[in-house]
Amino acid sequence: MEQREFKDTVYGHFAKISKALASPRRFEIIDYLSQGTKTVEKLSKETKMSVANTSQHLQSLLEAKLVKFRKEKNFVYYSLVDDNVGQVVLMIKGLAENNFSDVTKTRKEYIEKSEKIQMIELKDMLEEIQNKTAVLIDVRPRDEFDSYHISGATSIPVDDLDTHIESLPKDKKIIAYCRGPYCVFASRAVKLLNERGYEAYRIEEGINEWKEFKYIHLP
Amino acid sequence: MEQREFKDTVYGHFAKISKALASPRRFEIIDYLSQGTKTVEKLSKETKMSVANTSQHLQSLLEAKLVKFRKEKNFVYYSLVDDNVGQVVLMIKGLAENNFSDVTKTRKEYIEKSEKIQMIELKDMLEEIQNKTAVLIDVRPRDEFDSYHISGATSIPVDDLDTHIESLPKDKKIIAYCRGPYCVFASRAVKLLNERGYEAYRIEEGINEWKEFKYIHLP
DNA sequence: CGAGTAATCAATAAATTAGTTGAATAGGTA
DNA sequence: TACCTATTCAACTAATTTATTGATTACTCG
Repeated sequence: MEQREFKDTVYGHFAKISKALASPRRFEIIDYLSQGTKTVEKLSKETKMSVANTSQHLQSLLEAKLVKFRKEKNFVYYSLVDDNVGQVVLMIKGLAENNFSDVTKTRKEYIEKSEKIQMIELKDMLEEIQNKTAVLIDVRPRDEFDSYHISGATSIPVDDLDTHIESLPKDKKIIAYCRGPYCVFASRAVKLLNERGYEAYRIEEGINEWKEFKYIHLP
Repeated sequence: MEQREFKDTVYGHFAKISKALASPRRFEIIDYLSQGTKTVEKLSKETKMSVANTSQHLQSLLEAKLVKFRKEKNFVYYSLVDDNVGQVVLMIKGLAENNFSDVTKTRKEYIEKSEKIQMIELKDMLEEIQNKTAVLIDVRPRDEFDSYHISGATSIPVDDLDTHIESLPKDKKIIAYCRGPYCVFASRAVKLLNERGYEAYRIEEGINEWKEFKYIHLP
């Protein structure tokens, strides 16, 4: 095998994987899948794309072997092939945050809106939870909680929060988390909780950042 | 700001970064830059692209903020903006190796050719070096060694090996490393050393894998 | 100053990609 | 069996990307 042929093969593969992430819509799909398994229809709704278009993007993600699927009834459930894909996504987001100040700025403006959402650091959250001075709620949709969640968290999807708010203790802090720094659910939850007289905070991190955190800090 | 506008902004940025890595040639440029600072001309020679084309690719990498440059005399020196870029590249290579058996197969066939190149694991290498039963040589071009190298290694570029071979001890193992698993330099070096009666090995890892290794295993 | 060199720019043709639309499958359900 | 429903396929247009070529800029050095 010639050197050029070799390079074309291996760099071709590397580029193919990158190319799968190189469309904003496909990145969004992958990002959404990093929260758990989803059907084509759900992905299509979340991304506001036509089902055909979504399916087409999923085909290219399949070719790049970033996602896999299983069929059940007449639904097709897609998911990431493994955690490494989620990690790459996190790293690329990190690059964007580091190198484009615009990203951080936009995120903060949009997620925190003009409200004052109180934030709490992951390690402080951990301490509060262990001391039982706070409870941790996962405000993502139930199916994402079922896929995986931070251990010790209670599932209260943000849309159900209003009706289930009674179940939360008034004498403890309420800490909410959602899909991660680019997701509004936890902010909406904190706002509502504050209005109802709770002392509420959000952590920016979602389940995937949590995995990284555990990996790095807790041996 | 509307939700769609928000998503377009942030996912647009994420995709822009991925897109920069989505061409085999640009991935090759980045990979080469992960060994150290290079001029446009050097990059163009290494990748066998025209200077104009190389420059054009570098412009898109600049836009994605994956590389930076400094001017000196009438040369322009490009380098990666930071280590995170190198890490992303490593992770994508990892995905490719995990998910496309073709990549591993092609690599092994090409790098090891039909010769039997003896390999040694990183951690065993470390032990041998510490026990002084082996010496570690860096067979990449001198400028890459100067950029950064595994501490304790000696620089003997593979093209100079023949003339400098006398300087190596016959009574110790010689362990060679180069740019990483996709680079032939170390294999060529081991082959030559074996022919001259040395007991030689290669480690697959290059300087970037080494950084990761240190990060993960040595606190 | 003027020749020479490194790099970039600008214009183009060829190839690839993204989204739309409508039809086709294929498995469940009445 | 016939009808639904979720998904995929196929065809097409518009937009984007790639490599090439030749010109241009910017700087160094004799």
